[in-house]
Amino acid sequence: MTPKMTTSSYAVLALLDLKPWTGYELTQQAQRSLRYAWPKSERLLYSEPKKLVKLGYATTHKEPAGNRTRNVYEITSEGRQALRNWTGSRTAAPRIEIEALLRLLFADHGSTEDVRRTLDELESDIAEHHQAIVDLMASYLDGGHPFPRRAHLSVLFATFQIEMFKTIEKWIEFARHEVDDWPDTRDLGMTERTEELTRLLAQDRSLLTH
Amino acid sequence: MTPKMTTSSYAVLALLDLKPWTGYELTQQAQRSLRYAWPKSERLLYSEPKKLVKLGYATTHKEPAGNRTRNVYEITSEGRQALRNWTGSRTAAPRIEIEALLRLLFADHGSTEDVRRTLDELESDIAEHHQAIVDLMASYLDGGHPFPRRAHLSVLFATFQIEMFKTIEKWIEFARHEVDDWPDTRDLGMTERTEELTRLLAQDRSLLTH
DNA sequence: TGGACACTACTGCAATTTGCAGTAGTGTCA
DNA sequence: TGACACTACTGCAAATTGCAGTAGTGTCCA
Repeated sequence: MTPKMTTSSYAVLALLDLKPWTGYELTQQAQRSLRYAWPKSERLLYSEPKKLVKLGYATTHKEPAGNRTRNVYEITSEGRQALRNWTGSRTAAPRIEIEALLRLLFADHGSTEDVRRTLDELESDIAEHHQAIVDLMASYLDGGHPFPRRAHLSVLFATFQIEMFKTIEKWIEFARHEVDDWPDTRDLGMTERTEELTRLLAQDRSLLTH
Repeated sequence: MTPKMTTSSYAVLALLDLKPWTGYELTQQAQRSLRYAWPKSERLLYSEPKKLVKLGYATTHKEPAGNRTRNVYEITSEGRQALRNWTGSRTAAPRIEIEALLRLLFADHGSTEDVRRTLDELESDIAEHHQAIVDLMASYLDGGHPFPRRAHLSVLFATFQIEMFKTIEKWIEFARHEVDDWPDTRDLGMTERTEELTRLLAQDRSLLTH
């Protein structure tokens, strides 16, 4: 049985198209650069290139590195062909997992203090990612883009992340102000304020613009 | 071995705290209301309540429905206690999977036409979700909120979704305009435009505001 | 100079989660 | 009355994660 190409397989294959990498480099690079679009575990990222070799889309050889060896992977022309055919399939819908939102939705089992803590945790997770992307862009200006021919793609990609993070940060501020007006997390019900917000949302109006 | 409570288990338990549901209702409800914060497969959502029963957090009984039976689940007081203790653990970082972005990042294997198609697909996925949330808010105004005591939480949650979708839609427009200026997907390199955008991003400036 | 500790460079295995097929009853429209 | 969508699940294989384990390397500090 030949293995099946998943989206993750194509992600790794696309990285291999840039240059040959060792398994370790591949996991590091994939986690750094793809984390916000296609987050995958280190374990999987180690397995994918092996699958590519089985499919004939990559070759592998051991390279000495001191007293041990590293696996180096390189794309084949069949691999490049497979990449070109990737566009054939329909793009999967976005999938967004935010535990903080889930906790917020069921915040009536805890205190307003719990809600504020959840918002703080979300904020610090987002801040970390946000800063990482801004720093990355800054490093491109100083040190140059690692693959300058692909700079136009990286920039479009980074724009998405930055705008996303800014929106989430603005929402966190908004949520904090709302929670400040709650006497408790429970049984607040359909207050005038809630009804007003519902009305605005039903009209598809933005609530974050001041 | 007692099973382990995952975030998904708490999500289902929180739903059970609202009212008793059948397994089928639970999967439908969870997929409808939690899809954008905690998307889980129907299969898993059928398994979770069984786990809750094993843990003593829910009870189950079969209810006749014509010529077949349905499993009805109900939360126990131990279940309610477990929910209150949920806040003890750290909230996991957001995890955002957008295949369209991955394809965009490696768009140099295809044509600008492929990029535009990917953007169209993303746009239609987002539009569908966006519309669903706006409609839901509108239905709350007409038909009333199914759990009015929790309306303040739903509204905060919905605000997040709407702002997120609006941001993505704006970015799609932005990306389309950028792609219009590309002669090809490949080897565009560090043009003046790309450098300008990189500079703005490194300063953490928004590129979507006109 | 040697011990702690972080980083490189992976593999194995159990547990979680998904996807998909299959089974079977129900409601509705033509 | 047959097709087809919806209700209401279960079983199983495959994808993915998490974690522990193994082992060499580099660096800092005492």
